[in-house]
Amino acid sequence: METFQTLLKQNNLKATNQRLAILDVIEEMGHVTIDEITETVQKRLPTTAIGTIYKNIQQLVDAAILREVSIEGQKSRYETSKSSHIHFICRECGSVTDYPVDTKKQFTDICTKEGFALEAESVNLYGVCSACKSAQKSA
Amino acid sequence: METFQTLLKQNNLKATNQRLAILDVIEEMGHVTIDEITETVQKRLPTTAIGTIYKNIQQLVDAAILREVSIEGQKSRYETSKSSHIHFICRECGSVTDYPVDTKKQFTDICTKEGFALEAESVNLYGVCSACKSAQKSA
DNA sequence: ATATGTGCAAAGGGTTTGCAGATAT
DNA sequence: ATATCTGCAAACCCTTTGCACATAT
Repeated sequence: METFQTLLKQNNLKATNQRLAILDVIEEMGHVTIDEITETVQKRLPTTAIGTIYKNIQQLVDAAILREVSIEGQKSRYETSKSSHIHFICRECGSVTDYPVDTKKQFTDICTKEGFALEAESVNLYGVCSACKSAQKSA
Repeated sequence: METFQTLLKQNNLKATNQRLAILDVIEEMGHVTIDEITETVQKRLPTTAIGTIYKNIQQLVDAAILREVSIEGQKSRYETSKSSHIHFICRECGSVTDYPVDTKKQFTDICTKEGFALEAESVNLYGVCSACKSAQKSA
């Protein structure tokens, strides 16, 4: 298993407390916005500057240690890069949930046919999650 | 076929010149950013205010006449709602290309199993388009 | 030792808002 | 006739930037 320390070293990024805190927070909390990252990191390292958070998120995405999750009508969220999965996005509660599916297989043929060199996929399913559906029924 | 006039009426939105120009531009140009919409609409209706563009985009998305295309590392683009398709997004030239695939079938089972009420899907494939691949080889 | 990263504060840009006048129905 | 929409300009974010000091290697 790759530790964050190792991943950072491989990308010529120093393992600073701020960077490790950012990565820990994202790992722990799942799909988080910049605001949520800032709030939680600053609880642990109160002097952390917002500019530092932005700079790091950018570098970590460039290094493919983080992945941006672009969501319609919401701010982007960030997740640590992990095995292939899709997202359920609830338009009621805003929750983003992973579901493991290897989408690569399904799209490889199309890409080959179109001459498109596939590097990454993003599958987002929008709707209402089971918890919110239950809440609606009982309302 | 639904005209924009009809679509707007169905959603209690008046068919103003500005709104129709916005819809025409998006229909003609494909996947456009707010900046591109503004620039092109203002060529046709020079007094159009940026605030008006933002307000309308929001209303048209809410009415599901437009669909937001959220893209990693780029500004959102907008497209008219049309039949099911996926997007090829080139990280070299930034182009966004449609490819008709009915993704609904593939994900319905998973959603049923998870108790998720599916309303819309978004499939974005990131990589290098055939044109940019050719350009790279010859470089 | 030194390249890299951080904190701070200012600047920058995109988006939203409120309101008076204009327009579609 | 009147509810809705537009244009304008100000306000309001969020994000980026530059620089002196601090830190990881």
